[in-house]
Amino acid sequence: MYLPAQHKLPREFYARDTVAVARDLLGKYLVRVVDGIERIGRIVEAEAYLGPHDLAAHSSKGRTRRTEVMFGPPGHAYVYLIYGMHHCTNVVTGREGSGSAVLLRALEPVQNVAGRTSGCGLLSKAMGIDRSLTGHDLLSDDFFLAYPPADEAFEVIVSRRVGVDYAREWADKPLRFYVAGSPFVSRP
DNA sequence: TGCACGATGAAC
DNA sequence: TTCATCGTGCAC
Repeated sequence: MYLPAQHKLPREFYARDTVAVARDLLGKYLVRVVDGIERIGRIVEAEAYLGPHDLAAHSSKGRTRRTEVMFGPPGHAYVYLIYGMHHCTNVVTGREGSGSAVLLRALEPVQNVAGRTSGCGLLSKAMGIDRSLTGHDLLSDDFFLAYPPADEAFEVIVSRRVGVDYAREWADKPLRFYVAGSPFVSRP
């Protein structure tokens, strides 16, 4: 029997090159326990945000109260409020101090997930994730990522990131990854 | 202390 | 294409 808590992604998974982590997060499970119910979604879309030099990354503003967690140890959550109403979920990556993270943009519902999960705001809402979870350890028991029961093969599409036109040349970098053909990708 | 602006989603 | 809605970062 498959229990996601017995297959958590280890700290070392996050403490790697951010682009590799973003790519490798596809197909992995995002698990969130709310009121004792384990909600599970399969990651089908993610974007890499490389650090202070990446003009699209929040860490490009430097260390501030909001971005401090991005500069912290890998394997923790960075959750922020966007447009005053939606929450977006990231996982901190790379070496501590690198200011890098991966934004989760879409999930395929697997278990106990109600509502749509295509888009970072929607998936955060469906999984019960908000700003109070920023800084949360992703090796905890109520909010973590895990290897799926079986590693199925899928094709990965790479593209520019969504909604970062303000980031000049960084807007065109191939830092968005998604599962080819998945109907749950936010913007095919 | 004030203000412009989002790593969005929904309505029109 | 327009708008809701508020925390954040930076100008004054």
